[in-house]
Amino acid sequence: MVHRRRSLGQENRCQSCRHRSLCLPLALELEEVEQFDTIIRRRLTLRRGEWLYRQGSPFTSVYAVRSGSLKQVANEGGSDELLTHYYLPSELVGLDGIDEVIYPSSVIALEATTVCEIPFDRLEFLSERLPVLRAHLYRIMSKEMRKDLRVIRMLAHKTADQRLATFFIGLSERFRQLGYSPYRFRLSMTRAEIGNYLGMAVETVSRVMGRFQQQDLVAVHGREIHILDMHTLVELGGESGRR
Amino acid sequence: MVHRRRSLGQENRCQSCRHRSLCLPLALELEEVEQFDTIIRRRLTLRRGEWLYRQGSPFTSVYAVRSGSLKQVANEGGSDELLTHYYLPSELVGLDGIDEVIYPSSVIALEATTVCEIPFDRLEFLSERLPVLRAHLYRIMSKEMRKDLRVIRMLAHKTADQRLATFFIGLSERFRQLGYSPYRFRLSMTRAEIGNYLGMAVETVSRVMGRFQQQDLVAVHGREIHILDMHTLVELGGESGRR
DNA sequence: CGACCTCTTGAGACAGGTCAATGTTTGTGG
DNA sequence: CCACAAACATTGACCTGTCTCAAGAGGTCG
Repeated sequence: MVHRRRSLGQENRCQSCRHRSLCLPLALELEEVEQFDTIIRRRLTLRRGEWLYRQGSPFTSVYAVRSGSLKQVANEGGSDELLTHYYLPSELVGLDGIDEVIYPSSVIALEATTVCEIPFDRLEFLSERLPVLRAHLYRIMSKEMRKDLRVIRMLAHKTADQRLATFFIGLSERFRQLGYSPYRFRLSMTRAEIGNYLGMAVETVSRVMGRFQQQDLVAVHGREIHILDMHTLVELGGESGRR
Repeated sequence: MVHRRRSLGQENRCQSCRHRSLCLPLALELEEVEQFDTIIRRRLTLRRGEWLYRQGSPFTSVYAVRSGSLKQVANEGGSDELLTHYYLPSELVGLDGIDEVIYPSSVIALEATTVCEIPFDRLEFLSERLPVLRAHLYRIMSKEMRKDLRVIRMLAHKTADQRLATFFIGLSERFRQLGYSPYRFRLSMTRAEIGNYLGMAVETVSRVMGRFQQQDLVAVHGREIHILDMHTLVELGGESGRR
């Protein structure tokens, strides 16, 4: 459970990162990307189950996911962990800690994962001189808020089937943007984690998946997902829900 | 349904606004507040049911609520409106539109309401020169994200009773911060709107309220809420929920 | 190869949704 | 300022989607 440092070799720099066009420095000129690269403190490698940071620890940095995936969890009261987010490559982790001295939730790797640590004070400082970067930061946060609102609408108004459909479509879309197949992918999370995230019991997740298979919407083998009928799935997920 | 302009008299300026200490210019020096005041395009007065802006219209400004209250709704598919947010005085509306050219949802006044329109390009420009303002903008967005996550956890894991308790506590807390009584307040929204927001049927809202009254947690007269037992209510809202 | 997660499947219970009927506010125009 | 319509709120009876509990089948990793 210890972070391991990596030297910042050539191959690790933003300039040659495969996700550069989706990540923070997306809109920067080459020279600016180099500036941006210098403010990155280090690349971290996490193994499955390792913490990126813990709820309550001091906020210092945001993190860009380079490979792998993570989950964000909060422990409210004495209860079990409540799962609020999954992070995939190119996504920015930790933005919700800015306005307090601490991270409001924990982030844990779901598999072997690498992230780039970006100290927020340096990012802030650089953003003063690079309007494009600043604008992009605003945009990222704004987009994050919109995504949250979609989740809120989903949880407040959709049935179990619609939730799972929405979940698959969301993942599919993110994989597509990353340049992976939107039709075949591997879940890095357990059924229980999916259920936690979607507000349903593990058993329900399992049953709905079964139903989807019977209807030939998807083929599921363990954690391998193969989307067979994207159209119907999208329709299902977009339906107006209860009432 | 038409916006009405108001001249910017002395009494309308940020310097003398009662919510200044909670609003955007909170951390600014007096001189800076004056600068901030000049970028505000106008104060708008809305009547109950009037739109501040509509889903899909071009994003130009964010708005600070001065008095009254608003709801944020989205129309997904052919369905009814889905309610994702309530806004009270000093809160900032429209931040989720930054990264697209359009507002992703509509905002409608729940009662007579006044707001300050702040063109985002000017805000951005000013934030370049006032680091304190910039930092505060980041903080506001970060806080917004955290609030959304709390709502997500609530919807995914809490029972109807816990949701309503959480809702009351949230409102109460916001009124307290505004300097109003946290124990007595008036709901500007209908039961149906509450239900829409909390993901439950109107009838359930009504029944749970009835239950709360029987347990002497609150006294309800129409839209007047009187919180009698804050402690138990907080306990209820914080409980770990289902499973 | 065995212990421990993880996933699936079944049966029964229950929270909350739906439908329906009635009472209560609110707002508007005479 | 009152009267009346329309919107809003409550209450009851019933129904259904999802949770719970339980048992067993795969997987996976030391």
